[in-house]
Parts: sequence; structure tokens; C-alpha cells
Amino acid sequence: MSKGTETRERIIEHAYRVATCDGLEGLSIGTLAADLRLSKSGLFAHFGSKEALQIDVLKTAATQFEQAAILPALRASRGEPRVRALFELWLAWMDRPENVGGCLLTAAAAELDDRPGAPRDFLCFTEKQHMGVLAKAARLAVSEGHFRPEVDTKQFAFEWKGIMLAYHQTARLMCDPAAPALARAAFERLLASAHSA
Amino acid sequence: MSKGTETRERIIEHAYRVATCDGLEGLSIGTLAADLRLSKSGLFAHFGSKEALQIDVLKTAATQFEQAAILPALRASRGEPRVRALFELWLAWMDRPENVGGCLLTAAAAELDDRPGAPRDFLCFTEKQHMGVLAKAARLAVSEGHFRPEVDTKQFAFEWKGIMLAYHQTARLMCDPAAPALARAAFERLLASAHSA
DNA sequence: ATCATTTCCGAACGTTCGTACTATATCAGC
DNA sequence: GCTGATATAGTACGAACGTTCGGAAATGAT
Repeated sequence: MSKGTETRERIIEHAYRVATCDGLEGLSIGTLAADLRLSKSGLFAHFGSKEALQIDVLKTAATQFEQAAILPALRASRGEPRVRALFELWLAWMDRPENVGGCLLTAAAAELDDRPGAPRDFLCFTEKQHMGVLAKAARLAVSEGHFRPEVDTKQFAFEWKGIMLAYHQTARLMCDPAAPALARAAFERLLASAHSA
Repeated sequence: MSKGTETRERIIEHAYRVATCDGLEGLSIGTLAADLRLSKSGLFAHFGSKEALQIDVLKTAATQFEQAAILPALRASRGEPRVRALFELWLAWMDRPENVGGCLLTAAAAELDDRPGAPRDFLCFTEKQHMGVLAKAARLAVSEGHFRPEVDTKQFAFEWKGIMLAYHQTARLMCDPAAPALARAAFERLLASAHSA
């Protein structure tokens, strides 16, 4: 790896951590440069614009999440086990040390939902993909006979997402230590309602 | 009403709209002043600091929500009818024209969850109150015999909140017109699971 | 109509913002 | 070791930021 891409990755990694706390708009070229002992212009040269940096950070967030939650969940067997694995890996992901300020994608979703532009487009695409993964996992659970055939998998994904969002808010803003238990209980209820009778 | 408080309210009302789109940190004294054809210093004098303005905007958001959703829901009879009324009023609230960029409290929750300070403290207090309202509504549904006695009302409120958050994201970021239907179906499922057998 | 108070403006402060341009280091291939 | 490319620094820019201050203008009570 050349020197350039090395520092470039150092920048993104740090910017990612900062963004989980201060949001994508909270990223500042000057502050990032000072943190990493670079000059403003030196850091800037790697991206060409702040928006490009934001997008790169978002891309990192997406691939990190996929590496940490989605891919390993595929090792669980199709159907409900994989659904459960995905849920637990997702929960674990949100408490990883690199996610100092919580899940960046979740924070960015609230931040960007009214700001048209490339970052929003990318995030929207990513979220759609992830929702597709949830729905597909549910669909496999249906075809494996774990879930009832009438289960609406898009609806399932929607409610699943709701649980994760409620967890995020309960754990981060409210600092309620009961958050994981609440989330797990909610998910069990969701699973139960999908189970074959 | 004196001239001072009149313009002050004009400022807050406009700032509230802007904040639903750009976030609390996106509020800028200069831009707000230009929008309202005031001088920066003239606007500033009404609050003394940007943080004070942010808190006033948050307070407006909280009381607006209470006026539009919580209070009118009390006119429905105790128990499940009131729970349903609260849900529908909440949904309607999020699509009101004054909430251009969605629910400010929801957006602020994501924005402030890692920024200690008075705004966060106020928001945290408000959210706790609102969650209490949801739980209490559920508790009344239990005592009225609409819900089973074993229903965990805190858990109920958590899942309810999740549905609202998922709705917010699905409707705003994803621009999915199915969002209301998804939210209503999810809520029906939640209600069904709480119903007496 | 007078006067004290409230309300607002204009100008300026020092910082920080993202970005542009130019120049100096540092590197890789020969 | 030279050379061309890559990577970083330095400096400067205009604009916007929140905030301060002194004074003008409008207001409201007497």
C-alpha cells in the first residue's frame, strides 16, 4: 500500500470515529488535520472536497457494517438461525469501540434525510440494500419452514429496523441499561409472531 | 403581547422549521436574521446565545407535540381507544406542514445523543416524559381490561417507539409511500399481542 | 408630550470554515 | 544518483460563524 492511500485510510478511520459523535456535517477539515498532525491542505488534497470525504466515510461505515454483521451472519444456517445471528451481530456491532458515538449510518439517516446530494443518495442506496438483506433473511426463514408462508417479509424488515432504531435511541440518548433486554424481548416477540403455528 | 415577545416567537417559529430540516446545529444566527429581515445582533439579543435559542426551539417542539398529539388523545376514552388515538395523532403530527423536515425531536435525538449540554439534557427529559405517556396509556389499557395484565408497559412503549422511528426513516429518508401502511400494520400486531386472549 | 424602557441596528471582533494555488519534500523506477 | 510522479506543507482567500458594544429608533406608561 502506497504512502498516500495509507494516510488516506488513517484520515477516513479517524473521520469515521468523529462522525459517529458529531455527525457528517460536524467533520471539519481543520480539526481533522490537527488531530492527525497534518496540514489542512495536505489532508484536503486527498479528497478534493468535504463532500467527497463525507461519502468516503459513509462508504467505510457501510462496508464495516457488512463485514461485521452481514457477512458473518451468512455462516449461520439459512432461516431463523441466520435471522437470529444477524440480529445479535447487529446489536454487537453498535457497541463496538470504533462506533464511539453509535451507528454512523443511523445518525446519518436522520442528518441527511432533508439534504439532497450525493451523500444522501449513497446512504439511501445503502439502507435500501440492508433492508433487502433483512427481508431476504426472512424470506429464507419462510422457505425453510421456520416462518409461516403468509409472513410479509417487507413488513418483517420494517419492524426489525424499528427495534434497532429504538435500541439505538434508548441506549445512546436515554442511556438506559435495559436497552439490550428491551430489544431482545421485542425481537423474540417479532419472531414468535412469524413462527409457524 | 409586547412587540418583543412577538418577534421572538416569530423567530422561534421560523427557527423551528429550519431545524427540522437542517438540525439544531444547522441553525445560524446570520441566516435566520436574513430570512426574517432582522439584523444579526437584533435577533441575537432575544436569546443571548445560540444554545439558548436551540433550547427554546426544542421547548417549542415539545409543547407543539404535546398540544397536537398527547392532549387531544386524552379526549378518547381510557384504554385501547386512547392508545389508538395517540398513535394516529402522532402519525398525523409528523406529516403536518410545520414539520417540514420531519419530527424535530426525533432528529435532535440522533444529533444530540453524543453532545453533553443543556439541549441534550432537556431533550432527554422530554423523551423520558413522552415514553412515560406511552407506558401510562398502555397501563390504562391493562386496567381497563383491554390488554392482558402481564403486558410489560415499558416494553410496549419501547416497541411503539420503534415503530414510530422506523416510520420516520422509511417515510423521510427512503421516501417510501408504503410507510404509513407499514407502521399501522406493525402497530396492529403490537396491539394484538397485548390483547386479552 | 415627556421620559424611561424596550427593541433593534450597524459595525466590528476574533475564529473558523472550505477551498485554491504554489512550492517543497518524499518516494519509485531507471 | 537522477528524474518524474506522488504526497504534504505553506500561505492566502473570501465568506460565515457566534458574540460584543454603543447608539438609534421605536414603544409604552405617565
